[in-house]
Amino acid sequence: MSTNVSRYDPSVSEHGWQAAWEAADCFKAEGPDCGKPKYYVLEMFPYPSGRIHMGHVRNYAMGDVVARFKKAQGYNVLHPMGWDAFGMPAENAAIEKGVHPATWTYENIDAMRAQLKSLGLSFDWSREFATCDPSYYRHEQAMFLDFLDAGLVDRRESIVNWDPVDHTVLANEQVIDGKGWRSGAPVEQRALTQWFLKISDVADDLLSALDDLTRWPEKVRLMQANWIGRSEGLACSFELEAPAGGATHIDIYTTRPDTLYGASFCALSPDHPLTIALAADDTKLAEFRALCAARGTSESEIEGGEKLGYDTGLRVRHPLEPDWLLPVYVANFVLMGYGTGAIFACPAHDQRDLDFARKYDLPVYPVVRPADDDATFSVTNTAYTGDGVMFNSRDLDGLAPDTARAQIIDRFETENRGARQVNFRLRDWGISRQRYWGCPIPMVHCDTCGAVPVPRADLPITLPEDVSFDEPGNPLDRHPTWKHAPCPKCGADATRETDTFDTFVDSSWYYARFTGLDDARPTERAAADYWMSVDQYIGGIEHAILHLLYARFYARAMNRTGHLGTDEPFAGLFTQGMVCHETYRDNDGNWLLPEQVDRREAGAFLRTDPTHAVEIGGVEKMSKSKKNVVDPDDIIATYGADTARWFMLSDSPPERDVQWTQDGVDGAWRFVQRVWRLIDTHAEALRDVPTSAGAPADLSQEGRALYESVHRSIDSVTQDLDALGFNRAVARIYNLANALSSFEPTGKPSDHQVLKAGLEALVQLFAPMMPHLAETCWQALGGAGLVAQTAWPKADAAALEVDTVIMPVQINGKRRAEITVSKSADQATIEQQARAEPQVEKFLDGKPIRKCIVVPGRIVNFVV
RNA sequence: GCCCUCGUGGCGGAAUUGGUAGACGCGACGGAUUCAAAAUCCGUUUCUUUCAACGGAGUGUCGGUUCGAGUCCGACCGAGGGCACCA
Repeated sequence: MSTNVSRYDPSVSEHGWQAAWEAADCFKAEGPDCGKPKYYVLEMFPYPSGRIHMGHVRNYAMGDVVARFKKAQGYNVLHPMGWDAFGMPAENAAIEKGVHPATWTYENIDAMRAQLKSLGLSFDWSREFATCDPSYYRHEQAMFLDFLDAGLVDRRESIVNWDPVDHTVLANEQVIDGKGWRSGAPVEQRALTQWFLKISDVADDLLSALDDLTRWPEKVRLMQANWIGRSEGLACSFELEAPAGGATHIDIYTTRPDTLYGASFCALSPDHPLTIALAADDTKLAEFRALCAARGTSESEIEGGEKLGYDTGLRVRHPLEPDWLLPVYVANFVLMGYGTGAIFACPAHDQRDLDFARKYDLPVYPVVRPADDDATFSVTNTAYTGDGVMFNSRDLDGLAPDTARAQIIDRFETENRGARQVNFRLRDWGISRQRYWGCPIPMVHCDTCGAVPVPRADLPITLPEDVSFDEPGNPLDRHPTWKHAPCPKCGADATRETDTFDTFVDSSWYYARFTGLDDARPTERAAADYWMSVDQYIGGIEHAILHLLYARFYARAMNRTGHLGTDEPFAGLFTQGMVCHETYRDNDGNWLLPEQVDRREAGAFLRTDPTHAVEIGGVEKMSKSKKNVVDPDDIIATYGADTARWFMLSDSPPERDVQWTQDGVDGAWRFVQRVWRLIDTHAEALRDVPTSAGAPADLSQEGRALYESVHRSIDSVTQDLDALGFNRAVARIYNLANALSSFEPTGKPSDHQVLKAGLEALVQLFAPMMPHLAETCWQALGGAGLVAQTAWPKADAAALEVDTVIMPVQINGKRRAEITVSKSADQATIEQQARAEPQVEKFLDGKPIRKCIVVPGRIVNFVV
């Protein structure tokens, strides 16, 4: 080995290669007529918070590997990047620092773009946009009008989740444990008039189409299916004994019509119209309603949800037994937003009803008993929800519950007193937000004409720039002039809608916009038809429901309004795990940054004070609040982008969490240097060695072995990358590097040829992961052009076919020996050879062989 | 409470359709090089029997299917995630 090996310095080479790729326009997507198959790879675009974090590095490193790999395989690759740029943090910055949200946002974008570029990611930057660009959101406004025309938009008053800290409305999906997903504040219930997108109209399709998303993680499909929550049941009425509150009957929905004979009471939601009507003349009921509203979705849920009720004194007739009267309660556990907001209760077979019945001393009649139980079956404090046999149910006795269910529904339908109904948990998507930094909703409110769409010619409705954030609430609402506009219909003085879109609207169609940046339209249909759907979408599991469900709805809405030709935005989805790090605290319980800690065998100490012990906490997701963060800029400055990328792809399977460790980075860094030494050691001697397709003639035994090893590596890395098995690909590449390092050329020309070809293959195989190092190595080996523009190596099928194979020999399932046999040997030959093996003979010990299993190429097993 | 996923060395993790468990990396230990260190290179590293073996055990626990189980089936234990009054 040369005594004068150089070190690879990424700080010198990386910028140069980034410039070279840009100069060669390497990553610009080609047009539909380029003759190549298309491949659209997309990573979830970031919110421009100001700095990228390690989670971004992992996410974009994975996407970049896919993009570069597919490009090398001959695909026309679209790999764009943009910014999810509207949202609350910009307003918070305005409040805290007095900087305008737009200024703050665009400065952050500039900073983060520079960071992403320093990672050497193969983005087609010519398609970059931010969702806060008027050139983007004008089309969002136009599409909203299209959706309005297509009947996909609704405006109605509803009880909404109000976030008292952010002063805005939240969708159900955005309320987590009764708290706002961003602010963490307990959510209140308020009545507000809101714009809705009618996502529930396509609930059935969103559910059934999940079956075809075979390249989505099963977990995400399941989560969406649960969220959509389809159920089938009976809608019917219970007649009031006497009309009350303007009603003659109560409409209910039930999935358990089979348990009708076990009915005990009916219950109304506190927000049910009849409840509200009754409360007008009943102060106690009004007080009860206020109590329920105050408890809202917040505290009561966290504390376990105690059942509360109020007896209205009303009675309803049982629909199957007109003489049977049931009491009507108002109950806090009945939701107005689902079904009809009223239920009949069968406490024996529903835990909530049972809890309620026990509390208010209402009867419990079991009507389903386990098949192996008898008619004395009773229920105490646990409702029986299992399958079994109907009893105490007149004509239904003896039937299975699902038969009874069908029979009852049929009966109601024939008698015209009810109907089979499908309900969904999924509600319409409320998109109004009382914020400034969002896309204005292009509507005008006129006293005479109502809500009137802004004429398309007047779009975009842009945000005013002179706004203040010195008081809570929406600056658009209190702006002196912005909201005043004539009614587009009658010309009278009117006011603009001051709400802006939920930012999830912005991210619901950006993938489509990337396919073609038409000035006049949201999409270029031809380009969109060519590129869509996204072949591989990569992002965090935290978007399994919110973003991914909205985007699926939006694609359908865009399809219906002619902007897209497909319903599904993402044909393939991959959800990567989080980046975690150890946590550290000092004696006073303060969190410490990793660089403040000196980590030693015996324990950890404060770097600045070796006597100050540090407690090492759990490994958790990197977060600013726990200070267990590592800044990508620091890592890139010290080790280069390739080391950071390589480490992010090594070891842990991509769908799982990965732990960032200094040892791991050091390991990646060592490999970078090792590869460079390997190339540098041989580069000069090999520069003029010709490489040929196929195996060089006259190979030595070692040369032959290396050749086979190289081609096995090509084959398996290709398979691993196809399956997004980055950690497996990394392991294969280590193997290949080891094989190349230990190869000693004898001086035979064929040895040099096979070594050079092997080194070139190595460089090409790791190029998608460490693209800068790959270019430097490629150049040193005298390779033509850029690796980034080189075709993916092909495995020589002949080299993968080995002629002899080592087979283990088992006796009674225990491995006792191995034999080397010809690949083509038949079973009898293999058995004979195995039998002749001394070890085997020893263990067989003359015992009679009961059976001999021979799986050619795999195993021999003697049963004695 | 309901639903889902996962349990493999000191650690991260490999292991086509059931077919040599522990690839690859990290860490650790021993050695080489060095005045010394860093860097690098070589070797060992699942546990275990006094050393060694082509000895025994071994993929959370217990059982089953099979010539053969990390992989399939059942029960249990543990960890993680999702949903949570959806009638």
